[in-house]
Amino acid sequence: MTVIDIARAAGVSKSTVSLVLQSSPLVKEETRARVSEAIRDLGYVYNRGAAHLRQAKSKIIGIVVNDLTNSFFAELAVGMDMIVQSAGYVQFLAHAGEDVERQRELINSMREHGIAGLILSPARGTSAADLKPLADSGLPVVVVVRNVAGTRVSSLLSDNGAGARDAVRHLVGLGHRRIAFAGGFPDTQVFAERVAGYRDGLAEAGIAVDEALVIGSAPSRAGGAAAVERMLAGDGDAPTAALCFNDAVAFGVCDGLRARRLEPGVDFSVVGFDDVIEARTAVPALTTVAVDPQRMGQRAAQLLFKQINAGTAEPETIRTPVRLVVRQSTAAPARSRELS
Amino acid sequence: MTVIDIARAAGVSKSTVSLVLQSSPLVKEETRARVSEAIRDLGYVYNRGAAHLRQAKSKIIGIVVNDLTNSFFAELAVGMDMIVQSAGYVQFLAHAGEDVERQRELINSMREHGIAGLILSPARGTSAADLKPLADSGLPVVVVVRNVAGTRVSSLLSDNGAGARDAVRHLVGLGHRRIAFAGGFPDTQVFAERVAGYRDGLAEAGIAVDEALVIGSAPSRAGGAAAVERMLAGDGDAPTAALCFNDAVAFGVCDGLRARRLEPGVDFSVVGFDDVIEARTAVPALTTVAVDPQRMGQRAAQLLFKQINAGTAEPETIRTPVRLVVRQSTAAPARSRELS
DNA sequence: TGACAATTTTGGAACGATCTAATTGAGTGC
DNA sequence: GCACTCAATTAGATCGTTCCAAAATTGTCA
Repeated sequence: MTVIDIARAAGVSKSTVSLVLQSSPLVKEETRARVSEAIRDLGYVYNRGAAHLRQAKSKIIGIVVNDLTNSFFAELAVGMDMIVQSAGYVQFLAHAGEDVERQRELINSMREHGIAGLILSPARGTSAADLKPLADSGLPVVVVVRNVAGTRVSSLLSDNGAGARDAVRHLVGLGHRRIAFAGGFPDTQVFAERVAGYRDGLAEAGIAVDEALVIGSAPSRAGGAAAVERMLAGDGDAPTAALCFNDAVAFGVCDGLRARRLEPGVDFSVVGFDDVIEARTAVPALTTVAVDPQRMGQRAAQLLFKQINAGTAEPETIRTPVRLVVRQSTAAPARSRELS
Repeated sequence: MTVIDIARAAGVSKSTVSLVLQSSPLVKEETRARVSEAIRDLGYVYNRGAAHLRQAKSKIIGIVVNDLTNSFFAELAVGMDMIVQSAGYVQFLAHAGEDVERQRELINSMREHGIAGLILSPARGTSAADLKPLADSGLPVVVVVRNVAGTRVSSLLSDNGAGARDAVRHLVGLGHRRIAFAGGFPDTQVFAERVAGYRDGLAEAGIAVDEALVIGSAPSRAGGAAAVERMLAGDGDAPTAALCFNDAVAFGVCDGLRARRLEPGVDFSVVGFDDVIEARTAVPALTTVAVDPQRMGQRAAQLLFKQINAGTAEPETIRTPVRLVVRQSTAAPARSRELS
């Protein structure tokens, strides 16, 4: 079932059918109707591969995401999808499972399929060397969420430092002086940025950083629960609040607090990061730094299309602003309330 | 940069290069080495589209998922991905956003790209008519999670009825008599199946179903919280336990109970459905019916490959078993504990 | 009516791979 | 030395589309 069959059925040449398929204004209305009918009747399926072979420009955008089971990244992908769709492209979405080797294979496979551009949310441990061949190939590429230092591709990152700093300011403003940073893998760029913002916030308030209060863990609910143990196990001056690496950790911290008969938002303040959907409906509703992954995905896709349309553009790096959302999980420290 | 360039560089014909590319045993070791080197040196990228044009069989599996931001479906997709990858295929994963029209476009687009098979987790409201052209085209198709009645394609569904019945048995075994069913959209197949299992379970125990205790809502955390209000608002005999449509609803029910100063797992028993990752680490850990979406995704992909390899197979429907996981959110009703 | 322009249509050469059948060259047995 | 087999290589057709240049058709006007 090809254009030739359609042509035969409609009594025209294959060239005319092709023109109808790309809705060219050259073809007479009556002819178009006849051809369209034949296409419908015969149940013809357009062969995009063949078209692409001749045209050399495809309508496929490759998207490689480190972990789709993490709802932050799933929302990111959905945001991209919106823009990709509305631009008349389709996407090749793949899950790298935080595996650099797997990610490399996926990117290769996508290039073999002739994608028009690629958005990459890199797996942990991705180095500039991994992206070198990509950058050299001239394929438009946008890296999101996690920065890959030393590579000449565009990137779209959230302003983690400012977000963490704002969160600390909020806690300090409530009267907290002993503030922990909980969760996240210390060897990641995002962790480094958020902790840097945390340090800035404390420095601003003239509070010395206690390294014992910076507690790494898996960036998950279980990791957060584990971090609480380490945080409160110390014999010394326990913290009264924690800025968490992300919302999952924050929920874990709440779980851990409850297990110790401490009520989050009353006995201990908790701030998350990301503002995932559950943050609003959880009890207590989570104070968190809203990153809006869906919005970020949209902007990343827009940046990619800008590059695709501009031909060969200079790589640019964008920091998207974040916003502190204050809800019920933060309050003045218990002691100061007793005093007042 | 094509096979011809490689051929020229290596001093062979394009046919030989092609043979090397498909690692044919026909080509001499020395020649293969020379060609492989040229491929590496020139940074050649294989054009899978062109190959597919000639070969007529692609290595792409299309996967259309109703909602990727729902972690149940994200995990399902990741499970499929594992099998697809290890079979040497790549996947075209798309998010339909619960929009039937959008889903239709996605499926068409995938067919135009020449997929070898399709796995569909249908958007709400998908009818047999939507799938008719697909089924007729002879493309191997597997429908997962949500059944589409009256269509001749293979499907893989979880045994919702048995799961709900087991959950009710468990609650009855603990001594509960007033058991609610909370959450979910009543117009969906999955809701119908789970409620049917719930009714069976009650019937088995000789308990009459009180229709006022079957409470629909959005299948989300917020929906669960809302359902609690309706459940406990009645003047009459309040329930002592609830079987929830899914885990998100169950978490919402826990939130709603706390807001009323009732402790889930102590004052009121809650059973979820799906066993999402957070169910294990939440406080209290959730008793739930484990569906194991990742496993289900794997089985769906296996079923699809079975069809692809068998050529034209008879459509088959598989119900995957589910398993009740008892954790801390269920206990004997408060009253019976007082008596003992 | 015929020349010319404008509108539609069309044949055939691409695109980059694979496949088939044919060719080359070396080795073997008589 | 010849016919034969076997291994390795290759030319050329082919897949389904788009593009180009040219051809066919239609309309306009002196």
